[in-house]
Amino acid sequence: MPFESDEYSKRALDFVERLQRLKTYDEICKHILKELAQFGFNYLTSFSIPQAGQSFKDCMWFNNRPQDYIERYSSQNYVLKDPVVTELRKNLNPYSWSDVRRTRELKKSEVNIIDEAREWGSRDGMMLQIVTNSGLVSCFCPCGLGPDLSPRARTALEVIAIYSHHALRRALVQNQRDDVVHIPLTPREREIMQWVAVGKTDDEIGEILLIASTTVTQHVENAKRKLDALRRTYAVVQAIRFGEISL
Amino acid sequence: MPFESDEYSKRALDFVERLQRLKTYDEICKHILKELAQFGFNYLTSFSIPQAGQSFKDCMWFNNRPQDYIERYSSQNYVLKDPVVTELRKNLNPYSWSDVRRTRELKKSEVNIIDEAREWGSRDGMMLQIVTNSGLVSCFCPCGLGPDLSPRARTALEVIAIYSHHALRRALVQNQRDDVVHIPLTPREREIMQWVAVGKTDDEIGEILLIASTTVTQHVENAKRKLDALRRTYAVVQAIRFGEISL
DNA sequence: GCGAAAATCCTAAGAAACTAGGATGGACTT
DNA sequence: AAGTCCATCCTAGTTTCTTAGGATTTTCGC
Repeated sequence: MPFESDEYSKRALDFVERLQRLKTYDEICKHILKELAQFGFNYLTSFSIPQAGQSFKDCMWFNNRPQDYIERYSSQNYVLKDPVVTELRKNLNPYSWSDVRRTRELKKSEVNIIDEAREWGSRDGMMLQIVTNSGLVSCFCPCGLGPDLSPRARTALEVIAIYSHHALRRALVQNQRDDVVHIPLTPREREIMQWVAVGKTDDEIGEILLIASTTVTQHVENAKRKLDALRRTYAVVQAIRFGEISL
Repeated sequence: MPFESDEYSKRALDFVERLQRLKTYDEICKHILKELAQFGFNYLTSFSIPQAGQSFKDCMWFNNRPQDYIERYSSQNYVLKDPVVTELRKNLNPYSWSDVRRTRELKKSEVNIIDEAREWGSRDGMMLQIVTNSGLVSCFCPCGLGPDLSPRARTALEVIAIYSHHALRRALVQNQRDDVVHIPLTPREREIMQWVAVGKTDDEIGEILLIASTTVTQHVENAKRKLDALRRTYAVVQAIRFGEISL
């Protein structure tokens, strides 16, 4: 199963080059799965982390794990308890399920969730996070019975994950995102929203920029309208998402 | 100058493998510059996009462009006017300075800013955005007199940019970021902050979760304290930054 | 020079958020 | 059994935000 060292480098970039020529969602999926199979991954789940009010299923880019497993996982609300998932919040870097078992002290109920996956054909897997330009956090999770998780395989997987995610997203979201036309903010509106994002009040912003606080309010209201937001918390989130301000 | 096709793939992953063994900031910079020189890039600027109140210079990961050019750029407030920079907000993907000239209708004053760079040794360059887990948007900007900007070079550059950025960040920020201990939110606090982030009022959240609005207020206040925020706009930004909620 | 867009300033009432106090019950740990 | 953390509920006074009206000046492209 394991390749020679050089083999990994070559494979990964060959994969990327071929991937970039594919257009349709189905072609892209097939290409990704074929590549992952070479590493011993039978399954792949790729999803963006759902917002409040969104269901897990609506946020899937791709999934080929057994449907009844997903149903079970979803109905038991495992996504809030699974240590492999909660680790996402703590760990910047790619990690494997076995890394989590080794490095964290888990409750019995948590270990059970990981063990349960075996009954559906997965003993170990990788978790790779991708953060897109718009701040959307996505997770690329290949798994299988006996995947290759060597350091060199992980480096190659990281490249594969980034490009696979972009390709899936390109195929699935391109049109959808173009629909969401967003009215651009003016420079002053942007400037003021940056101060709003760090928690300044309109009075404080007025003092900082040497303008009346009513003017600040005015700019914020204009920005809210352009960002399609009723409260400034959401306006800030939207401004980040649209790239008007950054974190 | 241009390599054979296969050469790009091999170079890029060789670069990554060698980069991962380097520890110090200076070693890493030297390695990156050497690699970029192979593509015809003499200069590199790498920075995170400054928040309100932060200066451009504090957000630099690396820069070797002439100091007087940076001073001029900074004092003229070019960062708000430079079309190559404003394009960052619109364009998800890597692009070159010449792409911007070709695809956008620019004012004379905007073209001047790009042209001015020639006097300091850069005729063209690439802009590559990297968004980290914590939502920080960074920009990796190599430039030079006659860089190789062929499609295959761009693919390789994307890999180089991602890993270079991570390496620089690892070397510069590791300790700094560990200082910023953040008190984790409870599941309920997280859940409520997600609703705050989409602009719901406490009354509305109370109705959704079937609890009293005063309880919602209480949870938000606890979350604000843990996130070190005085207003909920900033609390939302912090929660995103710490990975407690996602966009 | 004209028109459009941007930036500036204002009032006033009602809604929402912030602050500073509380209190109770349940789950889990030691 | 005691202690800790979490989730739930409450009041009341203060500040900030939201909304719905205005108006004037500046800037920039044509």
